[in-house]
Amino acid sequence: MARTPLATAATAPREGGIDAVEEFIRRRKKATINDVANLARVSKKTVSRVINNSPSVKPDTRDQVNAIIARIGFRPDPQARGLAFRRSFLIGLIYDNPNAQYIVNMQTGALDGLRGTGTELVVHPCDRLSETFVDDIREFIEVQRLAGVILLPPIADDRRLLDLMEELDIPFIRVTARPGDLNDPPIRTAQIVSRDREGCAEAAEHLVSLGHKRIGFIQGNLQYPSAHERRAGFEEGLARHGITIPPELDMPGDYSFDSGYRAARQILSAPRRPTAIIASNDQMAAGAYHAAYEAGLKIPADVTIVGFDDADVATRIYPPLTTVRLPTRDMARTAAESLMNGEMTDDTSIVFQAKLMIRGSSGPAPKG
Amino acid sequence: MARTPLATAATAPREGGIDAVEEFIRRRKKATINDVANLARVSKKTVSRVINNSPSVKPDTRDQVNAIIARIGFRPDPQARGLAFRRSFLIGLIYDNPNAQYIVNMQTGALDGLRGTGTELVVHPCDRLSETFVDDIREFIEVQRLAGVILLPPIADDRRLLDLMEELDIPFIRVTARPGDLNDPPIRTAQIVSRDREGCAEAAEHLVSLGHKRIGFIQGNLQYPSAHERRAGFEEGLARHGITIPPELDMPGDYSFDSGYRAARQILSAPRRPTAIIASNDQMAAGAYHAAYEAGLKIPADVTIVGFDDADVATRIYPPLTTVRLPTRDMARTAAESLMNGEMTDDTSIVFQAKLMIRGSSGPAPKG
DNA sequence: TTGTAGGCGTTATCAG
DNA sequence: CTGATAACGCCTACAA
Repeated sequence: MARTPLATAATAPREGGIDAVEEFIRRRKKATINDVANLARVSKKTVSRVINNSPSVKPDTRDQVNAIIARIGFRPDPQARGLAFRRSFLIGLIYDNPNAQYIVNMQTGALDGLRGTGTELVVHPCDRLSETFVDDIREFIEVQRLAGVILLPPIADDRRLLDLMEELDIPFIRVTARPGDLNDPPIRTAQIVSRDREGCAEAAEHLVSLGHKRIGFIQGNLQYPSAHERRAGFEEGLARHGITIPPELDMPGDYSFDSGYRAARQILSAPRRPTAIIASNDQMAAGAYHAAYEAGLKIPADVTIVGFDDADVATRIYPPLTTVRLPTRDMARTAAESLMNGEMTDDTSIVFQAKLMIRGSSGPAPKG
Repeated sequence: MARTPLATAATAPREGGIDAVEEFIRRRKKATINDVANLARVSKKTVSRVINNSPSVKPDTRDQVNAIIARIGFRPDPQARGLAFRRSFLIGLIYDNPNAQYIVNMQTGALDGLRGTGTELVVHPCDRLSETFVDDIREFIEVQRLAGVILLPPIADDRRLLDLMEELDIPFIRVTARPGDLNDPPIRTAQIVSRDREGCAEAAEHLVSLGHKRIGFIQGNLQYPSAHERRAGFEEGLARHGITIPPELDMPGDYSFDSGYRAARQILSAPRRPTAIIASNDQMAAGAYHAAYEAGLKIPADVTIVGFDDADVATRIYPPLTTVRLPTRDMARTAAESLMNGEMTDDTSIVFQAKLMIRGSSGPAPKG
């Protein structure tokens, strides 16, 4: 069965050879696997094997097929492949998060990780308070036959979704601030974990090192695991130096600008005003700025403010905000990559460090 | 051929009837068009007709088929449909825009417009300066066989892309600040147009009404059509009252925070300081805030600042920024809807008004 | 108005 | 290592 594959003159109904290839290119039609097979004088199954990197293809054959593929610019149709594979080449990015900057970073990172894989990213915002929350997502995943899913906080910690993923038996990865082993019952899934807690502890120690002793605190939305982690981190950092947050300076918040503004107003009107305020995210820190300015206070001369996220606003407000940065884009890229590699198991847990960004909003505690 | 479709006992190889339906549901298998056909005792073609709203189906038949579809929860597979239709059920959102808030708004709006259509949104950021810019997008569209494309500014005005769309003969819609009829040569495509110009004129008149006569200007990135539109608008508004921008207060910028900061520093250190600064977007306005604060100036007591976009930062910086709002989300929703309706032609041009948001950063011009 | 045969572009099965 | 044949789930063309 020796053949001279790129020679002319085909006896079989198949065409092939250089002439045929050139002729095909001239036609400028979208190539299919059949075209490749005919031109390379092999069966479509062999071409398929080459596409899918099947080991059982003779190197020679593989090279010849690849040559034709490159020459005529063949790209397999994801829809047809998907139909045969019973799954699409789409990854779903599912989130219920109002932070635009965060979402775009995550998207960009995920796309970084998907580049070159032939898999596309489908965005899917949702509403965890909706009655149809779980059903909507189920339909999305089932109908689209997603290849995988990335779950962002806070819904990445939603039991209902985790159960759904299990039921649907779909590859997925969670992005969360809560280490799985702290859960009750423990959640065991592939996850991208950020060390919010350690970052916050560092920020707290930064304040202490500046001489702050009386510190106000604005809590995040307690429905987000991150809010608990961050609080724990701040408290740990302070506790190392024997400092605790006075109850009258400990305010609830929900991660929104407004809640930060209201909380800071309260804090700043306390009988003994603190020299610093910790906000559990940058939005609330921005709200605290407004409250401070309205009260005629200077930042950081009169009051130091720190936030968390290193969101866009952190460097837009004046003075630039001291905050804690999470490598969101890297986290998302890693999430997408591990999803693609299929190298994640139930206890794959990749951890990312947070980083303290010291800027103009934090200064020495005023005397007195 | 009269049948009692929901009765028991099928003579043909086909099964059907209530029992069969219940039996099927019990199996909890993903339904296909074949299942529906068997259960409804019609051919798959008839089911297909029902799915695609073909008029040539007897109402009775349609109802019966729909009943089965609802009962067993059949949802057609987009991949199979796509393969047969030779196009996917995906819309591409293509952009090269660093403004996270803007992108998320557009996405959300587009998804609003896509809801219920069975079409998903695939995000596709790109780099218009890359060598492979056009080819990348071509491949994206061709390989995915997109059902349509939404082009955001500034690439919505890129000739190369418009030519590509024409070549690929794909439904698309542009979002732009530049009315098509102002182009040279005129671009004739379906488009969503925002009236940046009128909004800016209104903002300019607002400044004049506050008594400002000496006004600094920070220009946007001239590669964006919007930068030209906005400048023209501001100038028009001022010109109506005989005011022009002094050349020494007319600064270049590129829509970035830093460029706004630099420009404002220059403007504020001019021999005769202006009483107001117009920035072509909010990012640059935020930069101007920093410059003003560093110079020890108060906003708006010493200097009034206005921006454009009503971005997130506008209400985060202190004091809240007077700016011009574009209904981005609505624009995107409309874009997606018209793409779906197929009701857009080369001269469909839907126009959205901008709206002046007066906030704390603009006040009366100081005396003297 | 409805059904039959065949195809969309790819992979699975199983034989060689 | 390779190939013929039959899926995958839906739609088009044509026929009835």
